[in-house]
Amino acid sequence: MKANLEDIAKAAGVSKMTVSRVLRGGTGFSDDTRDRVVKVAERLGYVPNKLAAAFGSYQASTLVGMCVPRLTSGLFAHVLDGVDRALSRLGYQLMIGANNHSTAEEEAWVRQIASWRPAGLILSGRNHSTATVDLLRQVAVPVVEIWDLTTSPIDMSVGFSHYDCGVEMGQFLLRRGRRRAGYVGALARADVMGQARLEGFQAVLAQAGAPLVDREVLLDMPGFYAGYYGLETLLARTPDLDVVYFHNDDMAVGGLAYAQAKGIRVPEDLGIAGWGGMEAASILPKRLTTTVVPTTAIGKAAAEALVARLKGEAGQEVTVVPTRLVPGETG
Amino acid sequence: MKANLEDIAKAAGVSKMTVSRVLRGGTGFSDDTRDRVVKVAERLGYVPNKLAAAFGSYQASTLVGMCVPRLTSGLFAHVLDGVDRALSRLGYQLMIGANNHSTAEEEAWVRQIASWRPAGLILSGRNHSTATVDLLRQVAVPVVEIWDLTTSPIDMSVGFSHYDCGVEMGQFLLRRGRRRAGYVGALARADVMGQARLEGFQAVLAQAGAPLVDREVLLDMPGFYAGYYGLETLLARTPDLDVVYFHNDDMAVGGLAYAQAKGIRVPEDLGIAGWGGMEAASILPKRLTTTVVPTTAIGKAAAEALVARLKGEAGQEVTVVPTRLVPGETG
DNA sequence: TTAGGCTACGTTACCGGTAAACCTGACGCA
DNA sequence: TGCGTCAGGTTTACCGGTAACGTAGCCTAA
Repeated sequence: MKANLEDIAKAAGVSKMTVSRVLRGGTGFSDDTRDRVVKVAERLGYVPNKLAAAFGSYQASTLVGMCVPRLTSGLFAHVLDGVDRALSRLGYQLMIGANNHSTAEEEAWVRQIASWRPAGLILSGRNHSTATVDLLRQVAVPVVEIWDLTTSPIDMSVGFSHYDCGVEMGQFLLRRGRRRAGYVGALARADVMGQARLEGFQAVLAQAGAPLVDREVLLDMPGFYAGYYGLETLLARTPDLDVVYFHNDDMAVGGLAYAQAKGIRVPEDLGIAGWGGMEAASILPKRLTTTVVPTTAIGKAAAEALVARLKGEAGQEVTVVPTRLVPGETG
Repeated sequence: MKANLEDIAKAAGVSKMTVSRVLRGGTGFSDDTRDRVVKVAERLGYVPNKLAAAFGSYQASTLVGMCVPRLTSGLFAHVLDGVDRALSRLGYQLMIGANNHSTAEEEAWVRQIASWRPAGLILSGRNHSTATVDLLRQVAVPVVEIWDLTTSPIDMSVGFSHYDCGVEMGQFLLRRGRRRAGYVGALARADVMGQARLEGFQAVLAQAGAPLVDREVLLDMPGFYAGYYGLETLLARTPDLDVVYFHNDDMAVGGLAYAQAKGIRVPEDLGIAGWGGMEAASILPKRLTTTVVPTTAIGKAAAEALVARLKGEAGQEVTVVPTRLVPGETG
């Protein structure tokens, strides 16, 4: 990289500081000087050095770190997209990482990112190691916890209540007359959020006098096949269920495929409900009963909360982005 | 952030430079000194400052920039994952961006990233604005172009030939006796890679004396609905096609849904072929005829090529990661 | 007429690391 | 005894910006 502020300054016959002011769009120079500087900068192909800028003054970092459970998750891909669109428009750069549902990996990531002195961080989930929390306190930048809402965030929180999702789905299925519910889940690693949905679901069923009859939780990735075989196992053990709530839509679709393969009529013989709002679920002949999560909106809201805080505005401490239960034709 | 090297140095009774060497795992200090320094660093909760490190010496940057067409693309999510796994294991950090299939947005992104003095860059596609190419030359770091193979990369290239994908699918469908082929595509923005597949497809059909009969290209996102309505439009105009090649699997699945809705038997009345290897296609009752792209492998290979170059090794200039035609039951 | 304020700059000091050169005492060896 | 070598350090000089402060020249109002 050849040209720096000094080079431009010399070529334009001004001081380095004036060049800096011009290129950052400040004030305190004449139109004539500005034109000269800009022209020289362009001629020399000047590429600013944010490393130096961010290093020299703690205000100037435009780096935002974001950590998601998995980069291949369709839901989080949309959250990421929402964040990126909002941030890149404002001149921020996004540094990403995946924690694979592990607080230890998250801690390692935060440690790495912290050494870049980011302007702010976005984490997913409310569960962090104590070392992570200490570290976050030490870097002392705005932090947004997304996805799972927490009423006592480290700093800010954007999301919804997984527990309430379970409650809402439970209530809905009860209203549809279901009395013998099962659950099929999976945990490749401890996915506490799915657990919260199950708890909400169970609580409302128990309260209505129709408690959860059986559940099958596989130690596998929560995908199509886990749903398929999970339902198979569950029904082999407890055949007389009238509805099954799945960890997510991918698994619910797998369950649906199993039902179809075995001639089980949905929703007549068995109701099936998912969670998440998988795009591809639209390819099914029947609309899946599920809870749609406004992923992009969460990303956007998180980015906006962060930026508000960076601009010195108060910044909403807790932002609720409501999910939407879609009745569908399978529940 | 409180503690820096100086603070540790004072507390441990050594010089800053010795602390730097200890913490980076260098040589030139006694075991006793190392233990003392490490202990003090831990006690003070030292968080290294990569900004200063990368700024002070051009070797030390561990930042890698990666630009994909869209962050919500399932295929690219896996590429991203492959890159991230390979890089984070080696201590690199990933900065991402989306170009929305626009070379202008890519240029803006490269301009931003360049100012962070990254160790290397990963771009998708072979199509870049001349300003981008100039800029890349100026930052003078390893660059990997992924996805669409190019024989004359800016620096390195990892991917496969989209043209050959089209050729292979054309040959396959000809072997299955198809003689009247159509094509349904979409371009929200100019997706030149889909275009390359179409060209390969057309070329091999024409050569076999069974040229492409009709095509429908929608100005829309290449998703389920575009496939559904694209096929409807195409068949309304040219009903007697015996096979349709779709821009990608999402669209093919939409086409399949249309066929099912209209009672068109697949593959008897109409063959359907996609491209990409969409995970969710596995939920279909029939396996989709498609070309599976080894997304994670591409990401991994790109990261490895980059790291090899960063370590001073030669680094493969062009790495071919072969795609795989899956016959399926719809073609 | 002069204090005060404004514009349009220039100067200086620093951010926290790292490379490279330099130092020093102990030891081996001719 | 003198000299080279090596381990185990220290010193110095940057990297390229930005904040804070300084200042010359000009205008204005009391």
